Amino acid sequence: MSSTTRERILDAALALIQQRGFGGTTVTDIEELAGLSPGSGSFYRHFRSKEDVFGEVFERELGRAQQHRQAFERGPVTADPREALTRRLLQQLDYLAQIRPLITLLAREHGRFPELTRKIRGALLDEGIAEEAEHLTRDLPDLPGHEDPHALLAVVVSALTGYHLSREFFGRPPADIDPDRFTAALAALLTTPR
Amino acid sequence: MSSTTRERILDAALALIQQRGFGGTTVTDIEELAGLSPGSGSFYRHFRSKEDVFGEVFERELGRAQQHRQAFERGPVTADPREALTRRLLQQLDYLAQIRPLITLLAREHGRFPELTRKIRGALLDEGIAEEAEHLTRDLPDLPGHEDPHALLAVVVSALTGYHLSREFFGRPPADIDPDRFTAALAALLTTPR
DNA sequence: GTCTATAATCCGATAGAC
DNA sequence: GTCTATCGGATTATAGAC
Repeated sequence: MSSTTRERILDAALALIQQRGFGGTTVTDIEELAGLSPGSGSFYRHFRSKEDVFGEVFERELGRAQQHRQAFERGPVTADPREALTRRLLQQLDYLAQIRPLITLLAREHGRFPELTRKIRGALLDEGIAEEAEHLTRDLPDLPGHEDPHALLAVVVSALTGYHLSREFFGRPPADIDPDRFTAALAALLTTPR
Repeated sequence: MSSTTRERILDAALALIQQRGFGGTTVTDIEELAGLSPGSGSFYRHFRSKEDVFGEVFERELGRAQQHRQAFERGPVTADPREALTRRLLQQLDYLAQIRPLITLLAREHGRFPELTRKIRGALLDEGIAEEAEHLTRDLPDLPGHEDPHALLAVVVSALTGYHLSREFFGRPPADIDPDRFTAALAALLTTPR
């Protein structure tokens, strides 16, 4: 193990909270998974309390999510707008997969830690959607005449997150459609001339 | 209180598990919220264990969800297919709101109770989607020539669930689009002739 | 920084009076 | 069927040796 004990504790806490929730995870469990003697209290040389480590786990995942977001790169420009859009949608699904821990924390603990909800909402819903609107209008400069482009964006975002969460919660996507088929169908819906 | 103690315990357990998770809920908390003396153990005159009451809470919500599903009624037939579809999509969002407790239980505890995942998946994803496919093809008999109707169905289902879960987790929908605008945009996307 | 040991509290569950 | 009382074990957190 080249990682520090502190990092191993954070890793262990994340894994256990994702699986059992904050209330179902004990400090002893965390110590054991981090390679410390269970029940020894060595945990407390690194964190003040169980709530403290949850806060730091959450901040670390939020930081990672923002790094992933910045790592977004635009693919090579393609003549076919539908192909460009499909690629962009697949990238979005990849991004959701990358920030899976953060989404899981939100799904599990948003009732208990309201500030968590607020921060993730700011990072994902607000910034994320604004940025995505920019990308989509760039990928679809001649976006077919929809009366309500903002609502259309909400549809796209909802479809992607719903698809991701179905896989997350159920272990498989709706109607067992794989990501390629899913994004192709969504892109076709958005780009078919009318 | 006209309800039985058993029912009040089930109500209390549901509320607390939704908020704090199974691991974060104590029998004493349940007793207190159910109007029993906290820590008295009166809980155990009605349920054998904490896990037992979770199982019964879950079964009750599953039964309620199936009742809600059966209560689905088709609106009056309308000449305008887009209007019929919009109404249908709004009904779907209502349905998701009605089964909110079940979805919350799934989001919180699917890692800890795998059988829960299996049962909800059967009831919602499998039966629900098959039934929904039927409705959609009825509402859209001349569904514009999509190469992949199954994938299109997945897009619609994902959009609805994603919209619902965004409201559930964040407290508001993506881009602050209200249900009427959302369903109108989705219906327009699906019915615009091309 | 990790360990053993332990204090103080909390929790799931039971016994028995009423 | 609810209460008081409590058992045994788990849990959070600390003290102190190494």
